[in-house]
Amino acid sequence: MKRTTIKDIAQQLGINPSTVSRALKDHPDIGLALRTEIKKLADQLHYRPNHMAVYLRQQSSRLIGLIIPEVTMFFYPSVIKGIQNVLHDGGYNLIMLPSNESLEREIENIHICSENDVAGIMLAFSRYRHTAEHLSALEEIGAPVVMFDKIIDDLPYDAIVLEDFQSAYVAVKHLISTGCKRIAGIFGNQELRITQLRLEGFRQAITDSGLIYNEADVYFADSSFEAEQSAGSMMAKSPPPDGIFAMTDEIIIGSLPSIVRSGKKIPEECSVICISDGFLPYCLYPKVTFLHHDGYEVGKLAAQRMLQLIETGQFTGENYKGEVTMLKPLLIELDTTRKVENVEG
Amino acid sequence: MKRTTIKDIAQQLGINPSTVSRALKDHPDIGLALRTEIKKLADQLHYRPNHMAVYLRQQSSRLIGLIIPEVTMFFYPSVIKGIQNVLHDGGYNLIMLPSNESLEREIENIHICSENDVAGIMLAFSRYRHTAEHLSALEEIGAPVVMFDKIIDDLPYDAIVLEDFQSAYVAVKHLISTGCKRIAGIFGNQELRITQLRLEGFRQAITDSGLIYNEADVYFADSSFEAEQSAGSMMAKSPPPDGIFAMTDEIIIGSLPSIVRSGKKIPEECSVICISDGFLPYCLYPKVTFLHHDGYEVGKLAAQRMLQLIETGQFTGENYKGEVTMLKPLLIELDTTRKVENVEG
DNA sequence: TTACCAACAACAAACGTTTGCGCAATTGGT
DNA sequence: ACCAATTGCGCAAACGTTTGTTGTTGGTAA
Repeated sequence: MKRTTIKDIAQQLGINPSTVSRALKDHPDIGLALRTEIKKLADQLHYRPNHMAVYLRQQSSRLIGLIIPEVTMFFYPSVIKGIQNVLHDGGYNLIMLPSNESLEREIENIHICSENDVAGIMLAFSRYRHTAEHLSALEEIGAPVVMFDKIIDDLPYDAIVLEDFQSAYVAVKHLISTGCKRIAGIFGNQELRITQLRLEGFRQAITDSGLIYNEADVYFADSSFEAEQSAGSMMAKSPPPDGIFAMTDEIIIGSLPSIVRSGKKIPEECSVICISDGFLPYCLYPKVTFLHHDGYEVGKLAAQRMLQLIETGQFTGENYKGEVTMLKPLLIELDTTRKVENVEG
Repeated sequence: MKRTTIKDIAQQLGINPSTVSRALKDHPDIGLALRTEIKKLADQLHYRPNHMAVYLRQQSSRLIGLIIPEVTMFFYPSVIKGIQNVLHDGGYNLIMLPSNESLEREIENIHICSENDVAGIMLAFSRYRHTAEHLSALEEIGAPVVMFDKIIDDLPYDAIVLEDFQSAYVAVKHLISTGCKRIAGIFGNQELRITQLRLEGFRQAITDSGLIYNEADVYFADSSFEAEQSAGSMMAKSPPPDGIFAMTDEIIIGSLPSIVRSGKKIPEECSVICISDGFLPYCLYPKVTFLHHDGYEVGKLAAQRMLQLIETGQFTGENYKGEVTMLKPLLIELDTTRKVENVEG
């Protein structure tokens, strides 16, 4: 059950493969009569071009490598969806390369991209320190690179990221505006740039408001389960904080149940806010106000940038430094009963 | 910045490309001295084989097409992880082809698989009725197909699925064993085979236990938000049910907040159980007992089956009918305060 | 008539690999 | 010192396309 090729069609019609190739792409050199005949036969035989052969000949594939730290249920599904929708319309296909949070695997994935001659690489880095080998491997590929979400500074590649500092800052400011006096925060892995930035925004918002920043109210959790632990010990303090900032969906889903279990009324006794992709906060109990970090949008923009780079070819050259696009978060208030109202009421 | 090829190496050494090719794969025909010299140079030039060319020559790619209805945060991330881990170890790469729940796109995805000459297709169907065109496209490819999760009966392909009927049956039986007298269920899209099977298990468990099956206590929801609505109207009834079965993670995350909001004590006044991938039930408040439907395991098994089929080539021929593997669910009890204990206590 | 130009299609090379075959040089056994 | 077997490597074809060049018609204009 061999696939039908251009050769097969040519043979059956007693003509040359090149004629078939041209006919199928409506090259004017081929007469209309023959052209339609060829197309008819191609249809009958269910001819489909062999992309491998096309790639080889044209020295350019229509495959894009997607390297992400890990396939989790948070954030990445919507990013992938955004990327996929754009790339598909551009005629490109995605090859999935999760690094399982391993540096070694990340490098391997870059090599796989190279071996498959991808037209471009979309990249979110794993949480570990990155080596020179890493980056040189990336350079050698000669394909455009677009980073997103977890990026490394000072790399000459385009990037789409969310405003981490600003999001945390706005979130905490919002908590304070609703009357919170002592705010605790639960953060992700400390090594990550996004953690550091969000922590900085958190701190800044507190000190800017004349409140006291206390390191004892800052927690780090590498998973939802750790977040649950953190929230537990947080609420066990006396007094517990009256405002809580959760850095991500992964954090909020782990910690919210703990907070609820503590018995404190939310948001009357303890306000909770998080940064989220925009789905969970609607589903959780109680509903939580959040800063919308739109993964779909990140994916969409990253993919669009990628297509642009491929088309224009403007990603190469010594002087290309890359451009970082920052997405502004949007505050979505779901807990309408705010403490300031309580105070006034 | 052209990639270095075998030709380049051959030229620099003044030898034939075939010699280089053989040397790089340790063919004994090539002398040890030359062999190591070639390898050294290949290393220096950062040679990486061009998979496209290899595929073309060998008439077999190491790409696997993954077609899923949609990239959601539920179930599929862990399935993908399972698939990916196995395939990677087997030296295969995944090309992601979400169908966005569109039949047309699903067919297109099959064609993309064909064009890219994939070594195999891993397939979860979209929710819509499937056409003959669909299936014939699949047949023509000449590559093994492994279905998972959302499958179609009577197709001559292997499949890995979860025991839908059984899971629902066991779940509901468990509710009843803890003392529930009137059990409601929230289900997904009615068109889906898994919905029908789980509904059937639900019904059967109720009637088998001598309780009354009431269609008014059965709800269908296409999303978490619809599930929230359903749970709302469910709890608004008087009396509300004292046991609730949620068909999936997507359903439970939408409905649980609604149930909690109703004010009923869980599980004392109203027990909740669901079928889940195994993550959410630990995170939600309150923790919910569930039947573990392990997406990771599904992915792993499906991928292993795929590798097997590729290796043995035993997927073709008129008489091959495919084999359906059923995964047994595991009951995980998280709400330790059970009603029967209350009754006794 | 000659020359010219479309129009159409065949030819052949090329992309980077792999691989069957062949050929020379070396080895070993008599 | 001769044949046979072995070693080590080159040659060339092939995978399915694309594409620049060449060739063959038939027709039109000079």
